[in-house]
Amino acid sequence: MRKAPERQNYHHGDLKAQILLKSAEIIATEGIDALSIRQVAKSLGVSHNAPSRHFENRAALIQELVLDILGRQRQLLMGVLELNQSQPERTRLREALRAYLGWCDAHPIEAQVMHHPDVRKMADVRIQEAMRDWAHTVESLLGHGRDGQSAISSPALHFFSLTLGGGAILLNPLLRGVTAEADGPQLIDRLVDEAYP
Amino acid sequence: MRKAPERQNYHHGDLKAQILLKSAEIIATEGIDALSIRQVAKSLGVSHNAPSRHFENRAALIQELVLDILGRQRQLLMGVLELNQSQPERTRLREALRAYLGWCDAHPIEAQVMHHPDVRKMADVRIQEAMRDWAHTVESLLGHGRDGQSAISSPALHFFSLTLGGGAILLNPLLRGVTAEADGPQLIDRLVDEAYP
DNA sequence: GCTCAATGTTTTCGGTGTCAACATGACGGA
DNA sequence: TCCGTCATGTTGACACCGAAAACATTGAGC
Repeated sequence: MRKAPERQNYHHGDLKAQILLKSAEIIATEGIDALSIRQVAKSLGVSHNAPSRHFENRAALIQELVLDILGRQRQLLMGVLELNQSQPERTRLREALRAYLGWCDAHPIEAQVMHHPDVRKMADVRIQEAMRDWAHTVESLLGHGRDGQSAISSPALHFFSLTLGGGAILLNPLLRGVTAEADGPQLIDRLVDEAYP
Repeated sequence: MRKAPERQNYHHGDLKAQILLKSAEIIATEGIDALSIRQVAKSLGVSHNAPSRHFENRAALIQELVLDILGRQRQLLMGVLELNQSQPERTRLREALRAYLGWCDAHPIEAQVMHHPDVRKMADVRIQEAMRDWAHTVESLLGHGRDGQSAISSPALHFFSLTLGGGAILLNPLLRGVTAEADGPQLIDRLVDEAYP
């Protein structure tokens, strides 16, 4: 009664990982709106309801993807931090901004997933922690070790705004059109130069 | 055969406007994801397919709402521009930023609708023009009259990033949590003070 | 008065998420 | 070894949605 004859087990054994992989692939090629649990299931040769054993919701699935993206993004930031450790603060921030925007330009779809409405509503602790980690990494860029209090510093807040706003411009064709800047890297250069000259 | 006996006409006569109104209401109370054409139609006592005569798509409906929001937002910006015409540039930018963020804080849902994924993909000329108008208004804030060329100036780009990024922080509970700033206006103050001290 | 375009209705189709009931396989204790 | 239990996958059903086609009603202009 098996659909895929080459599958040796009734129990797939690896379904959760494969779902995540396939979901990322679909999102990357067709955008997040095209992601449907049923389609993922079908393309994995599995019944339409199998994923429900691993992800309660469509939102839960997206959440898992976001966690992964957040992790990799933070790793990127940490790399920049390490690389420019001996540089002055302005340079560190400049490079961090450039790195973030470069990442947005290189992985536009993943970047958009992070700001998807479904993600906004997710109150999952892990996501909140990931965000907080991200913020603390930025604080490190600024030389402030995290000082017990959880409130973020004003310079970090400023950096956040620039970063997120720049990303928004970069990722939104409508806004891109306004800047009349065809080339991503060119737009990034202008943003970075203006922010941290 | 009429559903609503108090409706005098077979032709509703005002359906398009009512759809827009009801849609805005639903979005404001339940969020944009809860907006479905069928629900709007039902709550207006009209067949589920009636709206299709006025809006080709769900996206087209949202687009119309966005156009309205964009218009009002630009009006707000123009007001600030007028009010602070004699002020120095820094003050003008400062107040514009404050106005935008204040608006986001006061109308979070409308602000979020503007950055909805469905909107991003819309290539409608009117939306692009509205965005461009918005940008030109910002240029006015900076004292640059629009100088023929359509490319935006770097300072305006910087202002855009700050604005959009600040809005993103303000509107995203996840990011808000990171700032540990419970109060909207307080967060706005910090952002504005740091950006244009 | 007739015709026609605009507008609303009904019906139908494919797609989606979610739930409940059931099947199968793995694993561990008696 | 056998049996029970749990995790995992399957099947079927339901309600909702957007979209399209065919049909009904209304009003306006000739």
